[in-house]
Amino acid sequence: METKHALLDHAEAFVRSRGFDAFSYADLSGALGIRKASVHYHFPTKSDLALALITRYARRFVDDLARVAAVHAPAAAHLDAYLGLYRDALKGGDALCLCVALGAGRESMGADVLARLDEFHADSRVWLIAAFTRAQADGSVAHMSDPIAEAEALLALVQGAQLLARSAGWTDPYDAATAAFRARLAP
Amino acid sequence: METKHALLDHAEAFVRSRGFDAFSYADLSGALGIRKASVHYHFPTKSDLALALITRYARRFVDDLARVAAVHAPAAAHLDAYLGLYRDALKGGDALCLCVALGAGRESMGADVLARLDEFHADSRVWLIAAFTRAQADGSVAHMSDPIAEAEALLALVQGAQLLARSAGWTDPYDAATAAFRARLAP
DNA sequence: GTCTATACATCGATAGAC
DNA sequence: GTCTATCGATGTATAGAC
Repeated sequence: METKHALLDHAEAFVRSRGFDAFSYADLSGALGIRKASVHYHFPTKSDLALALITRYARRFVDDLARVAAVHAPAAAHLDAYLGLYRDALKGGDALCLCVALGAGRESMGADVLARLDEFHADSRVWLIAAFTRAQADGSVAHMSDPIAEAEALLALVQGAQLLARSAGWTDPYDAATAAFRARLAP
Repeated sequence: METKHALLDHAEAFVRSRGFDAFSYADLSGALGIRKASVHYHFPTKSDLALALITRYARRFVDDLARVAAVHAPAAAHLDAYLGLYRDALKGGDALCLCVALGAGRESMGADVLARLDEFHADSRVWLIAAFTRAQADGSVAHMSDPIAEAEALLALVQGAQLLARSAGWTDPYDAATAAFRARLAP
C-alpha cells in the first residue's frame, strides 16, 4: 500500500509536468528504485494507472472545493479561493492541474478516464454556478451576468491561464490572466 | 515542394487532433502513401518538422489577425472575429489551435520551437491590447477595465475554452465559455 | 511484492541503391 | 525524391523464480 501510494505520487508529478504520454514505467521504476515489473504488479496497464490517478485527484479536488464552500464568507471570497487552488496547482509554472494535463492529451486515454474527466468538469461547474448564484444575491462580484455563463467562463479562464503559465514556465501569465476577474471581486 | 506541403498539412492535422508526441513518421508515411525514409528526406528530424509547422501556422495566424484589423469596424467586431478564429480552429471539437496543442506538450519541444510559441503569444497580446485600447475609446465593449488585463484574460479564455471543447469533443463548451464575454460586445 | 529475463511493437533516424 | 533494409533505443507488458 505504501509503494502504491508512492507510485501514484510520482506518476501524478510526472503527468502534471510532462504529460501522460511523456513518462514511462521506467521513469517510475527509477524514481522509486524498484524494477519495471514491480510497477506493473501494482498497476498492470498504464490505463489502470491513469484511472487511479484521476480518481484520486478528482476526489481530493472535490474535497478542496467543499472545504472552501464550508467557510462562511461572501461568494467573492470563495471564488478568490478557487483561483488560488489553480494557482497552487501550477507549482510556480512547473505543473498543470492533472485534469488539464489529461484533457490536453485525450487521444491516448481510455473511455473510463475520459468519463472521470467529464465528471470533474461537471463537479466544477456545479460548484461555480452555486458560487455565482450566491454572488448575485450578496453583491460581492461586480458586473454580474448570468451565473451559468460566468461559471463556464471562469472554468475556461483558469485552465487557459494555467496553460499559458506552464508554457511560459512561471506564474506571471496566470496572475495576469486572472487579474481582470479578481478586480471584480469585493470579498 | 508539393509533397512537403502535403506533409505539413497532414502533420498539422495530426498534431492538432492527437498532440505532437502521439503521431509518428509512420502515420505521415501512411497518410501520403510513401515510405518513412521519404518523410525524413523532407524533414530530417521531428524537431525540424515541429519548427516548420509552427512557423507556417504562426505566419498564417498573424495574417488572419491583420486581415481582421484591416476591416473598418468597432473594436467589438474585431474581438468577435477573434473569437471566431479560435472557434473555427476547433473544427467542431476535433482539433486545437496548433499553438495550444504544442504548448500543452512543451516538454518534448526544442528551444527554437518554444521561442516561436512565445512569439505567437506575444503577437496575440499586442493585437488584443490594441483592440481593447480602441474599445476603451469607441465604447463598443461594456464594463471595460485595463486593456492589458482584458487582453491577458481573453487570451487565456479562448485557450481554456478550446481545451474544454476538445476534451468534450464538440463546440458547445467553447460557445458557453465565451458567451459572457460576447454579451459585453456591442458591435 | 519484488526480482530476472524476455517478448514484441514502435519509435526516430540513417545508409545506400535506384 | 523515393525506395529497401536496417539500426539502436525505448515503449508496454508478461512469465516464472524467489
